[in-house]
Amino acid sequence: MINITLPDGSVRPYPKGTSAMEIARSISEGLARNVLAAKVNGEVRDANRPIHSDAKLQLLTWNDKEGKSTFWHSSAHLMAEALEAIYPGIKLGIGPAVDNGFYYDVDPGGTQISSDDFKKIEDKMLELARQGNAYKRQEVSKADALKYFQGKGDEYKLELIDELEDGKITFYHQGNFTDLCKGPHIPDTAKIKAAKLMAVAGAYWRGDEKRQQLTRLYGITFPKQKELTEYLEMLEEAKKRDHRKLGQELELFMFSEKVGAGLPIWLPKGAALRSRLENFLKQEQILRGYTPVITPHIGKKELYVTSGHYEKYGKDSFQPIHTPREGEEFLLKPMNCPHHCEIFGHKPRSYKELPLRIAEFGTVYRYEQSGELHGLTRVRGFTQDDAHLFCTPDQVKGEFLSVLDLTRFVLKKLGFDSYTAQISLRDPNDKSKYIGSDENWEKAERAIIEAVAETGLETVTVPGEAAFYGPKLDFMVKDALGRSWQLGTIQVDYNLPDRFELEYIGADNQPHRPVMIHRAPFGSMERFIGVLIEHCNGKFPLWLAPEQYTILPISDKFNDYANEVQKKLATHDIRGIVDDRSESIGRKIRDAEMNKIPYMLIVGEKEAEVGAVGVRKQGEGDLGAKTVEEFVEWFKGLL
RNA sequence: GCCAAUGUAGCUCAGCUGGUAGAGCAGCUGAUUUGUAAUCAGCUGGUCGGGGGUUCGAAUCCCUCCAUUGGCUCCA
Repeated sequence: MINITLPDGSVRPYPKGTSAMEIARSISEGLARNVLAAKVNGEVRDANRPIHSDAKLQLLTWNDKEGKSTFWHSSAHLMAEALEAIYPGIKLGIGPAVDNGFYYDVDPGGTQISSDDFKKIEDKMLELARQGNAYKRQEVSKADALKYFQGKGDEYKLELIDELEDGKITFYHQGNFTDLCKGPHIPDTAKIKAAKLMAVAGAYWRGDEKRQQLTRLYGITFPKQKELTEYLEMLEEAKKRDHRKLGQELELFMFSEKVGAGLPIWLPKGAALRSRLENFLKQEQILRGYTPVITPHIGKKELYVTSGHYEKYGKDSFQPIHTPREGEEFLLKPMNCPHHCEIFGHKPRSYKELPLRIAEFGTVYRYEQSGELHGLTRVRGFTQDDAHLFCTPDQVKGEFLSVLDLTRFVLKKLGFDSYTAQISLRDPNDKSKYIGSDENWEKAERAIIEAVAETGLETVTVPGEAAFYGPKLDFMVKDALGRSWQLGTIQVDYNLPDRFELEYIGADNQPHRPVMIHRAPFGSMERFIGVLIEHCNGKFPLWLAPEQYTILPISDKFNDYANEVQKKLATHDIRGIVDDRSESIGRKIRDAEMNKIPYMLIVGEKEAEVGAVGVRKQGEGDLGAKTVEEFVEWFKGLL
């Protein structure tokens, strides 16, 4: 007998070799029906695999993250089976579960798969699912595995098997389908009741753009049709929050083919929003000891040769600007740091000046690949809320911590409470992508890791995500559709000070090299606002809203009174306009609601007589009348 | 940059297998003067993304460029 410990702590004896599914059945038939996989001593496995020794067991269902991912991984196999049925000879790459469903990378040979084909693939999947075929695990030798896929002529699988260790290779079968797979899988295909292909895309084999491009098919499945319907509805809702759509509807920003792709143009309301955000941070930075500076949008090519940007990005950037003077070349600045290094170096510096914190909302230009452009979140011209802190080595930790505090303060103020803090380190396998000595890198990485550890901030560490001159702490936030974007960033840099030969005179009267911290709490105004729009669904915090209210006169007769009220509010720094169109009040309300104006102030005979406004809150409705004075008082309390 | 798709009036979209464009909203004009999510009527508005080609004839078919969308790769 073996002892099985369940999540509630209870221990039950079972015969040796009992499967998780059998255990589930012994608890309840209903539970067994819902079991998708099992976590045995922390390892996710097929529910029907026998358990041979004492174990901690957790039965996984649709409600568990691992249950879902097992379900989707099995669905990827089901899709592959359907694809083999429809496209004989199709070759298969890999087919994992992802956050929202699964994909399979396939090579359909000469034929093309487009979204027009989705329906028939979905139908085939459901047809196969209804057969209720069991997912069967089989251990195979490397030789047999190779033989099987040689017979199929699938070079992708052969490459994968080639890298596997003999004795640790498993196949999974369901119906007529066999795949190289370490599993685990759900018990059988009948659990898959709803299937939808979401997208088709090109994807490089093994993520390498120099290799074959496969066709990636994204899909999602559910144990109930209703859940698929709900999921699709949720996606529709999310699309309504898309900042590109809201930006157009609310007239925040635009793009113009004539101006150029990826070059956002801020319309009056967007500009108002943005400058309010900028002022908020500028003010905060003054309190925290930053000094504003201003630098030009271009700089001589030599500046970027010195910084290393030219070598790293020169050929993929906007190309140099030439002048009437032979050989003279300027670059649009891709970063502000080289200019700021020049500011540090323009006069002898004393240790007494450090830390020197210079800040600039600096607009930079990067020639992003055309396929990368995306609304405001990936653009070719954008403004960083940039600052560079030059400090002594023993000030690094303190400065880093204060920047971290500022960044978290900013995110909190804007209502971002779910973000991922990512420590982005150098790729240990390819140091050629980076400048500077190992020693400098180690110091910089250690500084970040230690400082972060001190704050207890929860982080994930990702090697290979560092900037070419230094490691970073990045703040990642998701957009409405779940895509992750880097907003704020803090970077510790021992390398640029070297390249610019920056020095300060220490207390010992000797020259020393400063350490530089690059930081941008918003990241870029464009991306931050893009994500902010989605985050608040266009309903900005009152202090940021381009228009905080609109006054809606019941009829033209009350326009004069409305204008009076507007003037009074303006003297209290409460901003808004009068909707003096000859429209019905219903119409004016509707338009203001659609424009997501936080407050509608309705004025008619009743209000004009007593100096009041009827207050209506966007999305909520009538709040009743207040005198203008009462409204001002009340409104200020909301800020 | 790569794969796939899309591009028709300011916006959202219709226009079947080729026979030289249509709706709603917006805009303009007029009427209406409205009490909490669209008042009514009339009118204007498009070299069908740009260029090239096939054809008697192209929004529709082909090529190419541009832009956009979803991924991949990239992201200082």
